Amino acid sequence: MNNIREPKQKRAIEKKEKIIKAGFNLICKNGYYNTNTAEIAKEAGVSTGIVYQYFEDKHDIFIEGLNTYGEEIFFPLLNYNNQMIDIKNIKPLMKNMINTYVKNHKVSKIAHEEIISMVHSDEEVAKYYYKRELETTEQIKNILIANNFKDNNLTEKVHIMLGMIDNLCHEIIYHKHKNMNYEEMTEIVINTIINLFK
Amino acid sequence: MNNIREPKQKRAIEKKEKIIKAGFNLICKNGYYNTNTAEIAKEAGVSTGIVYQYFEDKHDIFIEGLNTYGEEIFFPLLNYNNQMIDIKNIKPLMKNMINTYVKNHKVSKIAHEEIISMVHSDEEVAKYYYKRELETTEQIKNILIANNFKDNNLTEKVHIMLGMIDNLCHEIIYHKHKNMNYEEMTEIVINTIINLFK
Amino acid sequence: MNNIREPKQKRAIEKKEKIIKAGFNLICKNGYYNTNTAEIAKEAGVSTGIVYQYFEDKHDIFIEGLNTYGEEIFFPLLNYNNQMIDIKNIKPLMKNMINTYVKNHKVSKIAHEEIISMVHSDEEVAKYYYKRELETTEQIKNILIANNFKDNNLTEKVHIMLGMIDNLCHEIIYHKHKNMNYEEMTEIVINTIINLFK
Amino acid sequence: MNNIREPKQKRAIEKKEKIIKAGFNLICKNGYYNTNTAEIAKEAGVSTGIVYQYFEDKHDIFIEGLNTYGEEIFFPLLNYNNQMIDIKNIKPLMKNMINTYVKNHKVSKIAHEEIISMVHSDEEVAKYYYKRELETTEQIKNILIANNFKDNNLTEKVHIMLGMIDNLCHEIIYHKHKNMNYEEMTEIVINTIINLFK
DNA sequence: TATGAATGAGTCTTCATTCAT
DNA sequence: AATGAATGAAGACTCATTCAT
Repeated sequence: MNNIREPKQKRAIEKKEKIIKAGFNLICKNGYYNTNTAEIAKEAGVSTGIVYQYFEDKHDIFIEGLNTYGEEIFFPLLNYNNQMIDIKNIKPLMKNMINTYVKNHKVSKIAHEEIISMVHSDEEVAKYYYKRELETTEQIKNILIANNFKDNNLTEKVHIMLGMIDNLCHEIIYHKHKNMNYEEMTEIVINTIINLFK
Repeated sequence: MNNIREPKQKRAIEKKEKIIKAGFNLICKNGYYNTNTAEIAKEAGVSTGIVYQYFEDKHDIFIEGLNTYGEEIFFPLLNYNNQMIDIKNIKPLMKNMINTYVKNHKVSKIAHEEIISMVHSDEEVAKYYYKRELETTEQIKNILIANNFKDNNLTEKVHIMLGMIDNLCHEIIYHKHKNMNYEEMTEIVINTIINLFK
Repeated sequence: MNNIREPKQKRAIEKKEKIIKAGFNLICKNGYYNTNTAEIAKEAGVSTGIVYQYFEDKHDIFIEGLNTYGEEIFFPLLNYNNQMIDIKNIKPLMKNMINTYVKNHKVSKIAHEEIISMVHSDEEVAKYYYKRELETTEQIKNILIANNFKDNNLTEKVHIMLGMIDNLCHEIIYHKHKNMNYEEMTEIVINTIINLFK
Repeated sequence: MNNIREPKQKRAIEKKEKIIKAGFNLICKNGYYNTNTAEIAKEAGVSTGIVYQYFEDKHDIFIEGLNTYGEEIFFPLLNYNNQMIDIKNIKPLMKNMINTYVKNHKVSKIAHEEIISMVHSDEEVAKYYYKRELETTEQIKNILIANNFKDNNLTEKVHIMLGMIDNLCHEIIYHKHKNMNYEEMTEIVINTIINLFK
């Protein structure tokens, strides 16, 4: 019958939000396949039945969680708004961005892993992710344009840059490959990026 | 119990290999959670029972598959052996590497997605993956050294380079973000890499 | 608790009737087990809660629907009032009766199926059905008596007759067994009935 | 995946049969919707899991039960083989048939009710039932032909006859309408049938 | 060694009914 | 009198793993 109810009472809305939060948290923490609806309901402090009045299924809960919390957790640069850039002094800016990224990843390491995992196994999550990724590219690009960067292939370059930063952060936070000097690596990445826009 | 038997008879060894192959293929194609042991056994042409005489569990099958086929599929550069590099003419080499990567991804798109997914959700897969990644870095680094590259931070630079190539390939094969010119992008990546080693 | 409320206000009475109508229609159309109370409430334009103030349970709704609409749909002959019968010209009367039946079934094929199904699985429905069936027998019998039929075993004969007509109609409307000529069959049935009363 | 297994080992075949028997019995006794798979498994002395290795679903169990036991229970006349009929002494034959029917119904009253219920609510059951009904008609018709009945519309007449017998039996066994004299009724039905074939 | 039958805990999902407002 | 949110037991079905042969 597909009778998903959109709650109208204030209490109900809160309850729906609780479910989203609980579901998203649990899935991020323990993985999609290791989280069941009963747990989600329990964590949210509701009965199992109510879950299916607000959501199609478990998957739906996660997607809504993604839409609610995803941006903040996974795409901090979307709200990056450092409008004034001193072109001649771009290094601190880069460091700032990288720090933003790293800090953010550190807070929710596990969530990041689970999300990346799902990006590669769940079409809807992939769609969400790539869309936000593109938006981030646009956001950064626009900041650059606003600061008189008049480079060709700006989109491509920003995309490459963000990819490099992402790799770097991931490297720093997760692998901890021995033999790898992360301070040097960061320096190299930044210089490479600066060169990119010359 | 842990009575995993290591087969010694030729026929038994073949049987084990069949299971690995079948399991690995199915999981790569349909995903770990969408593949069950009955299917694997059927695809391998053996009984379900025998599976648990050669393997600890489903997970084990996949890991062994990874060890057997992973290198060829996911880390082609490990066998990259173009020893003689003309430093002055490095562009074709880069293009070659990128092509190797892209071609490889294209052949087993779905497998790549599944593997990346598991890297981010399964510790053992992650361990395998990062180890091979590091080996690839070493391999490329050694080639460079053999060609008299005497750069500092070679490890870090190679790692950055490989990350860029990986991103590029992924971009080319999967997203197909509109507004993104992949030929230009490839060009930029190559130039950036070349600069990296100057 | 059993705090079933009998509504007295006009608006409340209408509401109850709406629920009966909605419930009865949905159950007749989709089956008892494929209809849930939420749907009924929605179709009736009321809240789910109110349903349980007017009715014991889902079953109760259906029974009340049966009492309200059953006669008209399932027992049209109860109001059959063709008092004057020309005994010598009884064939058209028979044809008329059969047509009444067939027409009636055709209008609510699905409802008939569902009802017959429940007669055979729900005691209360069975009770209702057999009672009305008997009443119909009496009704027809009385018409015959009023027309000076003074046969022995009139009750039994009428019952047999109605059974034959019912079978015939069901045959005509549902099975469509190939090899079965329904015009001939109708003719045979009528003649048989006429013989019955000779 | 729809991996329904057809058991090959003797023990497994017996187990499948046990499930069919248990499922069919329980459903016949308590109704389709009042019987769950756990009960069926328990009654059959097997685990719930095994049920789904041999059957698509609960419905499937019932259909197989129908195919296995249906004929004997619901269509005893299919094996009615009283080849030699003394046309002049047909009454005892009729009585015999009716007795066969009544006896049969009495043994499995509840099963009959459930089955009729499902004929009117489940397409597959309906299909089975009407097919067997037609076969019964053919069977009786062929007996008549073998005994030199050369009537027109034999199919129709036999169908009408069987319908009458069915009604009669049902009447005798279930309703027990007061005011109804079943001996007389039987007599009337038999005479009517005899007339039918004159 | 090998088979495939068997297990049963675990999961999602539904829904009649009750409750807080 | 009415709403619609909430409950939670119950049901169908899956599947990794074990067992009897």
